[in-house]
Amino acid sequence: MPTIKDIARIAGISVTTVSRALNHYSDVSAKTKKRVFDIAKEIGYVPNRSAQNLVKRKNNTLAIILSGLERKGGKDNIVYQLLSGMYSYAESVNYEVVLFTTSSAHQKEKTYIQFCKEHNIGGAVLNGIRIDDPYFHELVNSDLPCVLIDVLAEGGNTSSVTIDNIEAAKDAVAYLITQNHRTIGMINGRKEADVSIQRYKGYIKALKQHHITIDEDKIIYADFDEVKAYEKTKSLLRRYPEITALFCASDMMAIGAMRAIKDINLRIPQDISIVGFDNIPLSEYTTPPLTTIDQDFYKRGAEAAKQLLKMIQQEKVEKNIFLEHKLLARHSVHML
Amino acid sequence: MPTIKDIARIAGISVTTVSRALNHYSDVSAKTKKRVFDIAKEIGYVPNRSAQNLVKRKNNTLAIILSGLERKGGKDNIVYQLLSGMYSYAESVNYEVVLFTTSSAHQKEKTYIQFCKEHNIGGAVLNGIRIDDPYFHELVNSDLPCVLIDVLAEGGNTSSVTIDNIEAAKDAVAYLITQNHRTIGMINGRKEADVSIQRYKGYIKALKQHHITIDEDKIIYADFDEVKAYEKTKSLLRRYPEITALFCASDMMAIGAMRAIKDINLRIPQDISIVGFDNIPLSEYTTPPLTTIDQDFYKRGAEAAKQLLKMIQQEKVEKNIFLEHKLLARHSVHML
DNA sequence: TACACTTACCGAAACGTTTTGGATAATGCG
DNA sequence: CGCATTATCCAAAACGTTTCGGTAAGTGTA
Repeated sequence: MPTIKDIARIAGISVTTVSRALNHYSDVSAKTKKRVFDIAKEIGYVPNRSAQNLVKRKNNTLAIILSGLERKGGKDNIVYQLLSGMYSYAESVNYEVVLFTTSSAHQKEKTYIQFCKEHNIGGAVLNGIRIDDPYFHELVNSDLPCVLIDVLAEGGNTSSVTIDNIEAAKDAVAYLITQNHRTIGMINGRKEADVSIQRYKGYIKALKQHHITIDEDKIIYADFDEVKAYEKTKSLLRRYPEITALFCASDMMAIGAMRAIKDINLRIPQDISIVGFDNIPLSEYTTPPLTTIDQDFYKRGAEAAKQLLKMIQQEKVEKNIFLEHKLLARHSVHML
Repeated sequence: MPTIKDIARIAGISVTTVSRALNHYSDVSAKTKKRVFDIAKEIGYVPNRSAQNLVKRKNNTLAIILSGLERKGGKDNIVYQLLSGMYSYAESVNYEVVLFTTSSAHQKEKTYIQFCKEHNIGGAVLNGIRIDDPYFHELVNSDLPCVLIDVLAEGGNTSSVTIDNIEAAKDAVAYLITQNHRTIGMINGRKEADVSIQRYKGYIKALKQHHITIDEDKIIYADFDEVKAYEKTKSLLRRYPEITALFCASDMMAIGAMRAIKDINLRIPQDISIVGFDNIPLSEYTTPPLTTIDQDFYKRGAEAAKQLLKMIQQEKVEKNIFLEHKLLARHSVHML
């Protein structure tokens, strides 16, 4: 592999000058500069990133730390879109993205910080990390810039990009109420998850605003899991046949719920109306197409990368960025 | 950031010994070794990957070069699954994965080889690369180990992991024939794509085996695109109302076709039977659920990584690995 | 006791860059 | 002409690690 030394030797100049030529410094004549580039091209010179990073003590690399890159995890496409958005922004500013998963971290007993420092990484975007993960706190409390997806930023050098989950959930439930539903169950995610808490609040808020009594028993937690949602919905609907509508904290759970509804011989939306959350690609193809809360994960990823870059460059940033959401009325809700 | 020098200083030993202790060499006493690790932990030492890579002249990194990581590209989940499988294998053998996209390559005028060499990458997995991409040939003809997804390997230091696309397509079409279909259209992908060619061959083969006359006009090319498939299917079915079944070279196109069928007021499967290809998550949720050819992209990714690693370690490998496929009969095919 | 081994350690070079702090020669200006 | 300025270039140090080729002390053996 040719190096700048080779170029220097061939051109009969110093490595300093070669380096400066390659980096477009102004103190090298146009002639030598051209010479250097010609030789570089001819001998197939490619800069060695490791050497560059070593001396520059930085990397132009962003990390994305994901809770799951698992076999069956990608059905909702969220991680993909996040990644895609993040990647596209990073690329536009000449940064690279490297992945790290929580599972591999714990398996190798390597904390997120260790990973980032080892790779000289400028900052990290975190998605789907459990707030009871000790590595998570270590990272967030460090000085490394972090941007969190979907959980509000607290201390440290962190910020977040989310949507207003309370408002979004409220919109969803309010919509059901305008369609004259009064007995609305909720399929929530994990009790500990930030988004679950927010969406719960939104659900409550909507009911309160319309003076509907709240029944905590009609709220179930299905771990954002399709199969669990299927099972728990079945028993929920059996227990409370008066329920006419369901608000689900994720589309995947909504899909599980839809199957449950059909399996106990109820019709969607005539017997049970249902609204999801996320607007994943799948939601458009269910029968009937799912009414849901649209949020743009691609944009979220891009925005997170943008935010992270600002933080790395020590610019002032808002602590929490809220992106838009909107209710997407398809055909899974029926007016009573 | 603490370095091994700091450890050496604190422990009162040489950096050589620290390095050798950290790397579990046998010529350092148990006592000093423990000392080194204790100090490392205490001062929060993290090895600098750039420095390591520089001196070791390698990286423990695999590249995956993708044609698309685009906003709307991920609907079929294939890239995600590939990535996920590849990542999981790489992780298990302590390798890392870095992404590179063809679009960013061309935009930055940086060839795939350049990218790989710059990053000291051991080898690359390529997915969805067009065979008329000049960078592709440059890479494949280089000495860098490459494994291709879905296109047979030719010269150079390359191998491939695919399924037997001819056989798979034949299975799909033969299945339609056993259900007494005799006028079967085909929605194929891109004319130039290797898989399209193979699947075309399989389609022909099945028809010939059952002595059905072939009508090239009933084969259309929709670029693996849902919308194009929608439009082209519409006109195909209008032109040839005698068609009773469609074989699609991808599920995404099948989904577009299904919408077209419904939009011209035909029923699936009673009027038109349809079989797809890929078994993407979506295919399970369409109405009716899509009969398709199942292939395991997660496994494909893992297998590709495995293969690549062998090549990097100079082990002998088979040129082309064929993974299993199977016909998944759901409900989009009707017996005549 | 003399010798060969083994064990535990170390100095210095190397990896390929960038950067610092000049040096040298040419040019402009009064 | 002398001085300051500018345009080019360069030597050497630095980044953090691994590795090569040792050395010195301790151990076992004849």
